[in-house]
Amino acid sequence: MQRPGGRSARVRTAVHQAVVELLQEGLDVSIAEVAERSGVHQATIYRRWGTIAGLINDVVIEVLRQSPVPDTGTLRGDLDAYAVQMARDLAGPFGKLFLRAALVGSENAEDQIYLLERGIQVQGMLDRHENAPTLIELMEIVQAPIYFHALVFNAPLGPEQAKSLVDRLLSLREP
Amino acid sequence: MQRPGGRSARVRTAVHQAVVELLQEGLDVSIAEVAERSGVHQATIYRRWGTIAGLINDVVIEVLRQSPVPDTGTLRGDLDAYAVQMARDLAGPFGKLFLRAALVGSENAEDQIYLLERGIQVQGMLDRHENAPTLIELMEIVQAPIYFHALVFNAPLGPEQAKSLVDRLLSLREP
DNA sequence: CCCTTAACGCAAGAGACTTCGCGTTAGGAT
DNA sequence: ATCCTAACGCGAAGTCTCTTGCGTTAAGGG
Repeated sequence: MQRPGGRSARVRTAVHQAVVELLQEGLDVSIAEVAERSGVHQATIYRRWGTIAGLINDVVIEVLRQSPVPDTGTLRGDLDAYAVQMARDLAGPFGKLFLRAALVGSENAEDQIYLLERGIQVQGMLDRHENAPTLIELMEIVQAPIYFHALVFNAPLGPEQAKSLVDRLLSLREP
Repeated sequence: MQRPGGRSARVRTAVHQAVVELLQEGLDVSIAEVAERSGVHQATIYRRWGTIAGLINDVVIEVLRQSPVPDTGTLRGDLDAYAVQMARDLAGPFGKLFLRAALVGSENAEDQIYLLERGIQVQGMLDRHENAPTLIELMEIVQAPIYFHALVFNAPLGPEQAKSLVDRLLSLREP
């Protein structure tokens, strides 16, 4: 029998908050430090999350869940908002953590669920419009370059550059 | 005065080989284990590479350096070979290590040099042809999706899929 | 309200990681 | 051939990471 409420929930939020603080301050996240800040005992963190990677992954997914899919009314507006928000996320204090999470999460069955949920949401966004690109096209032509710039060049894209990727995507559908 | 030859070189290759073996066997690479297999003392590894991440990064760059840029005679042939080889590399036993190296390397000045060298080589490949795409276009339209599939979907592309990305790239130059 | 037990706190301890000093080996310049 | 010293081997010691057993707290069902 699981007990998600009450004390467990408080522990969870306290630990999450400590992780977010450390990330925003640019410090490296160790279990010892998280335990110190959150007031939660180290052994508890080890038992619930196992490793630092697992903990960070949990936090990142939590953050991403609170980032809704755009709904502006037009296809171009949705795509622009989606691209710009993604570029901004990668430029933020979390930045590479998203990439790291993807790296870890792709090996983890439980975290794959998040990717699936997100994929369904984005597909829903595309389904609201006529003549929309496919989910794969969106990922390959818009999302992949945004990730790539942040990963390899260590320089996230600005809003205008992100929108130019949307231009390229749409130009393939309307030759 | 540096001494790259003789014993130092033997130590280096012995350590590298041990790392490659561990990676191919799917075991996790610890400095203790590498020292065991290579017959090199732990302290030596710590002194030369500092951390496991640094060591793995060094090995990965070494491997990548031995992967020359294609030269088939035609633009399409070069691009196809480049894309297919990259997809194959990501599907191999190293796979995610390349991604991890990119993640670590982009924070490390010394490793940036490799990326720069590689960029120059690829630019040279493009310069051999008329009406070639830019380096940025190649990276955004071909390389980024290949990385993205391996990273997020945990499923590297096959040769045909890699070539279709080249199709997309060339179709943008010849509408 | 009571009972079961999931989840936590605590502390001890095993084990891994990392550093350091010192003696030895051998690269490479003279 | 000789010398200087970079690089390595060795072992000890310190630090950090992670696990484990046990007692305590409180979530949630009856």
